[in-house]
Amino acid sequence: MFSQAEENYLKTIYTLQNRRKTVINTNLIADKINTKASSVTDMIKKLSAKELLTYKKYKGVQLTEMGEKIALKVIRKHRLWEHFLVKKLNYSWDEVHDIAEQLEHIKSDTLIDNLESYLQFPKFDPHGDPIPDKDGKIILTKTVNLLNIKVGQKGTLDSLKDSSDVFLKYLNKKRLALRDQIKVIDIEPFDNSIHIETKTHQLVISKKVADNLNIKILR
Amino acid sequence: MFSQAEENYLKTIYTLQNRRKTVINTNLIADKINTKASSVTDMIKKLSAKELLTYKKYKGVQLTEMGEKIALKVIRKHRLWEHFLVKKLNYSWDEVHDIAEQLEHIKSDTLIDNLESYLQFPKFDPHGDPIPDKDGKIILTKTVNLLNIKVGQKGTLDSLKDSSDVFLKYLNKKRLALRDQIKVIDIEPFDNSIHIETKTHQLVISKKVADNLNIKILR
DNA sequence: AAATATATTTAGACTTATCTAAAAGTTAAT
DNA sequence: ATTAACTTTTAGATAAGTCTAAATATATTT
Repeated sequence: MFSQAEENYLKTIYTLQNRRKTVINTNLIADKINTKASSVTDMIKKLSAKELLTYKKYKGVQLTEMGEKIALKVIRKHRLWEHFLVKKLNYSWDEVHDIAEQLEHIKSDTLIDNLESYLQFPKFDPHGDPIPDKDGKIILTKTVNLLNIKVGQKGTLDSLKDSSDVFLKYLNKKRLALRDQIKVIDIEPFDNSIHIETKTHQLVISKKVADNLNIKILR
Repeated sequence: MFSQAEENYLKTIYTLQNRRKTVINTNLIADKINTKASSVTDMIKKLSAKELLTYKKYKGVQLTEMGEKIALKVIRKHRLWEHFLVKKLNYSWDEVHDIAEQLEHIKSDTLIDNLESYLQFPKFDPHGDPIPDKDGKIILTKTVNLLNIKVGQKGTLDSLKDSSDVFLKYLNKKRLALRDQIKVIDIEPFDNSIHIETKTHQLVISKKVADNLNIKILR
């Protein structure tokens, strides 16, 4: 059994490893987990001793197979609980994160599988992220960052890089939702802002926003 | 906000206060919470400093109004989650306690009320215990301990004093369930064992078992 | 009422997870 | 190739919650 803190580190490192494809260093983790670099070093040593990750002083970390397995279990729980909160308790997608952060640490050999079955085996969470199955298998949809899409190309909004509630509320306000069709109308070279069109309206989004949107290309 | 440990102490003290009507002393709490008397003393001091209970050295404790309010909130959460586990995830009544022990500590201003509404405002948990409402109000059914029922009297099984899984499994085995009609056929003076009859069968139960059964008298 | 048994509290230690401040290492820039 | 800037680690402290062992109260016998 692992502590909540340990589970949070593993989950965070896993996500960083897969979102940014760089080396995962101390400050990156400290930022994400909202703690100090010194605390990260301590925990990294502990997880390394447990062989959940490999660690070379000053050189960053990498999850072992075991560490990745545990991370995926926590992520599975998080995403299934998020689905539950949205589909059964009528929460909106920008309200569920903090509650799921707690629920993901409930310990039971059967609970999450029973919940999954009750929810009829959903494949994606409310933010479009794939839910790992019982064995840790996870569907990887091929998506492209909106920043890399050329003028005239079309796609659907598949998932988000950053699912913070501030960003989700922004999408609500701009009437952008998962699965929406998006077409790039124009790219402004001066500030890299992007003029896009959905089925219902047009709008201009900043480079920062575009970087958070993963698009499944339509051809 | 209170820690899990604090919430557990308050909940335990509340239940002890209402089940046994005696003074709540250190060892009683230590037993229930599976810890040492010295740890209980430490925590009691802390809760007393926070004015959640009154405490006179060597003389036991009593919850304040505030302490009771918090205890009832935790109990409310515990019982609603138990109901969820049994009714939605198909757990049986002897499997839900440990999971509910964890779920009861999830922090959110809205979660438990939304869950309650989703469950359509159940009034009792799977063990027959009443679920406090949003304001901490709790239905107190008038019941009598089976030990105090005379030969020939009839009643229905309302709730249990001890809902440990060992005891629940015993009831399963003996085919006794909540709401079952029970009639006392004979009381054996030698060991106080009780011969009872349900709608479907007869059996003999020990004094210890009888003490755990709360009966609603029928007349 | 003294002696014994039992219950409770205190003192001091330990673990987990965190922090600040200082030291050490790495990277980038001149 | 030094210096400066930044990152990471170490050292030492702190807080919560627990424990053991010893000390102190209270309760029960005789």
